[in-house]
Amino acid sequence: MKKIVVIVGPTAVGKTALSIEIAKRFDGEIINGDAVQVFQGLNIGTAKITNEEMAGVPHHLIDICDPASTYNVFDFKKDVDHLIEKISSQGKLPIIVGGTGLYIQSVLYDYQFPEQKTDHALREQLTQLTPEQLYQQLVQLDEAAASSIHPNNLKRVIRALEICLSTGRKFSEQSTQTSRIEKYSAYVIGLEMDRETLYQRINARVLSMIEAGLEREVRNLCERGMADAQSMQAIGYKEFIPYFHGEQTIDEVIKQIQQHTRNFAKRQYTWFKNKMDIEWFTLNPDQNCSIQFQAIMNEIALFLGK
RNA sequence: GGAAGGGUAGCGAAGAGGCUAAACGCGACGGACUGUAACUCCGUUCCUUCGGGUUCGGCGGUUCGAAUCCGCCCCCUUCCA
Repeated sequence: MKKIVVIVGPTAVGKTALSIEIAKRFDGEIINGDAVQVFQGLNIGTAKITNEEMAGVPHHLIDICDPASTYNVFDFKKDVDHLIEKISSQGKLPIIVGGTGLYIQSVLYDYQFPEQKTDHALREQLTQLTPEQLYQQLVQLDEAAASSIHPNNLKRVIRALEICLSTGRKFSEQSTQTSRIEKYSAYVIGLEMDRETLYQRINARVLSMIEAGLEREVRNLCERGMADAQSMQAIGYKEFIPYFHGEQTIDEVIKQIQQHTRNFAKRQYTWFKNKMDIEWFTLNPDQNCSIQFQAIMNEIALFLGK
């Protein structure tokens, strides 16, 4: 089994800094594991790594999509599998770094996706129905899926129906097909931090994003007609829309971005703590980062047998 | 000094004699997650040894029964001096 290193954790804990140190020390290449950083032009708001910060370490899956286009787990899983193959074959260490639970999970546990793409015509039909009707239909077609999806979770109900209707197979079969066995020999590092401290860091980071010109970045994308694009639903972007329409003040926008980021960090913890097998390391921002990283480095060395 | 309005759970805010440990919103916490996932959705949220206990600025009073009615006091906001 190919060995890979994975770094996960909530937004703003400091994954990027660690990833660079690991890549340099173990001759690795970094694969972005973050759903929004794949888009070009979304830089400040996604806290995307800069060229200088990369320090010569090769980075993949960053800026690979036009902000008007779409990207999803299916694409990610396929791309990462190829990249791991490629990087490993060059004798280098693949390092996945990011905070998108589903994406990383799909790679580690080798999710099997049907080739079926989003069927817009079918979705159009489905949205004509009431949520109750949709759920009832799902109960008829796939009881197992219906029982695991809450009736109020319209998005999931529709997707499950879409799969059932267009493939003729049950949506719930998808998960039973998944091997549940890890595809790679992965050392998964989870970075965590005292909740209160993390929230303060998030608040401060949003403020510095504003200072760095986040508003200009978002306005630019909007002027290019991206307002309704998938990329613009990211935290730090969508919040500007009402402000641009004159319905909110910039202070309200900032507060919202901070709030949404904090809520997001908590959801990330929920995923990582409950769905993945992770080696957790607690970071103390008051202490020297390199020293704290040292313990992690030692573990990786053991894992790699170096 | 005078007049009016107001003080309800972490915050905002309903409730105007019993159906109220107190709607709703926010926050916080916990959880779910297989093609928009930085999405979407769910649960808990006065204390409790789960029997119960203590609440609606404070202290008294009316009543079978008070967050709701009465009196006094404290604090806040606006207006007049």
